[in-house]
Amino acid sequence: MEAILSNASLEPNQTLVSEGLPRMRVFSLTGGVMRLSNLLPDGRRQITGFLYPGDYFGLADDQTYSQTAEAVTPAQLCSFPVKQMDALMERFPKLKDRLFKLTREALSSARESQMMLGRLAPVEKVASFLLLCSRRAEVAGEPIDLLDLPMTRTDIADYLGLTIETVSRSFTKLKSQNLIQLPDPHHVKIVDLRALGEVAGWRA
Amino acid sequence: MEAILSNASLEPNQTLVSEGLPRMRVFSLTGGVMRLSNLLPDGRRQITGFLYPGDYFGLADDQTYSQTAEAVTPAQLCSFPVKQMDALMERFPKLKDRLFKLTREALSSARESQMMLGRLAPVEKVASFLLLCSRRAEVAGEPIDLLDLPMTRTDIADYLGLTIETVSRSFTKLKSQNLIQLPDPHHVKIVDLRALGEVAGWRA
DNA sequence: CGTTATATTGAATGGATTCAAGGCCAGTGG
DNA sequence: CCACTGGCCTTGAATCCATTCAATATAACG
Repeated sequence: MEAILSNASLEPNQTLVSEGLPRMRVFSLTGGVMRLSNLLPDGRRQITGFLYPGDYFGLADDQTYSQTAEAVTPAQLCSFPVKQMDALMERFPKLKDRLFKLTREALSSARESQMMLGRLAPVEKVASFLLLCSRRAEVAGEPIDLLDLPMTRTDIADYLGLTIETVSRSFTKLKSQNLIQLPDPHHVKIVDLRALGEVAGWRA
Repeated sequence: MEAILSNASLEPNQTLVSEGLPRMRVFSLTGGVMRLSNLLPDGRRQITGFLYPGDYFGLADDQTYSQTAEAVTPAQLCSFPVKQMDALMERFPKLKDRLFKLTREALSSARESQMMLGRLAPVEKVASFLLLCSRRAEVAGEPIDLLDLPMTRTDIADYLGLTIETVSRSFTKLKSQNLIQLPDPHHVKIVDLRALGEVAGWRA
């Protein structure tokens, strides 16, 4: 296993792979945060998700990568050639099961995203985003109410289908309702998690 | 295989399963069209996709169904108990591979959806929707420019994150630009496929 | 043929976007 | 050490366009 494994590290905003390129390797993020995105010909961007340590990239695709992967923070990752990955999967069904599970989880979160993008109002989107971050922090064993948001407002906007101004205004609104505190743009303290949940659309 | 298989048929708008219910069976649609949706407590609905003959439902979930499945047209399907499905997968790795592939395809189309929902303008969304329908018709061996849209405007609106009025106006706009014809609300003739593609956002 | 559900169209409203300005930091060079 | 610069974020004002509200038209169905 180790023989075919290779390591890499990226600086912020460095591109790991661009959508459309032939899929040669599968990656596993070991440190840092990355973003996955798709671009429209005219430059509009949709971020489909963020990657955290333990997440994989390049699993679900076929011949070519369907998304661009870029570093948000300095990032470390290891990679395997696709071919050998396939061979490994044949040899170790457990591995295949695990990748299957990861794919299903990705599908589930993509569908949550669809609901957010299609049916939530801007403040609701931002509140939901914070709750997602909080949930992730929880499974990572980090404090659930002291969030580090390494991505820029532009990234958040492109993830939620909004403009940076609207994202900023939504943060301000949540702050002025005392649901969150914003010591600085990249740090959020969730004051009232339950109320934030209600704003996020989990209300009657 | 046949021993554990059972058949069912649904009338329009009949619910097959509701989100949150324990996942007992996996379904395969053999005839008709269905819609998959999620509901917000206040009644807002997001349709995450439509099912056509050959599509499966209930594959990617874990303990409970994550989505509601309802019939759009009269529908026929067959179903397997989850347990036996799992057993079958162990016995026939080919089957598992196939389901894995289906899940990956579902993920890929969910991500297309994310782009549509987050970054496309209303007319672009409707144009994209028509192109998706056309693509599906193509793989089903149906004419690619004579579309049958069995779902209501409400369904389309809930799929695209719009209101029915906006959907209707977008159809009218496409019609008045001579990109499509609308003999009746459920039948679309695509006049200029290329131009429709450009409207959908594939332009420079 | 009449009734209900569904779709289209019109006018107004509202709220996100756009356009523009200002603030805040971190890094750089004087 | 301080002014300067550029990137990022916030805020304000004006605009635009999807939504809302309302009415009409059309289709589906008994």
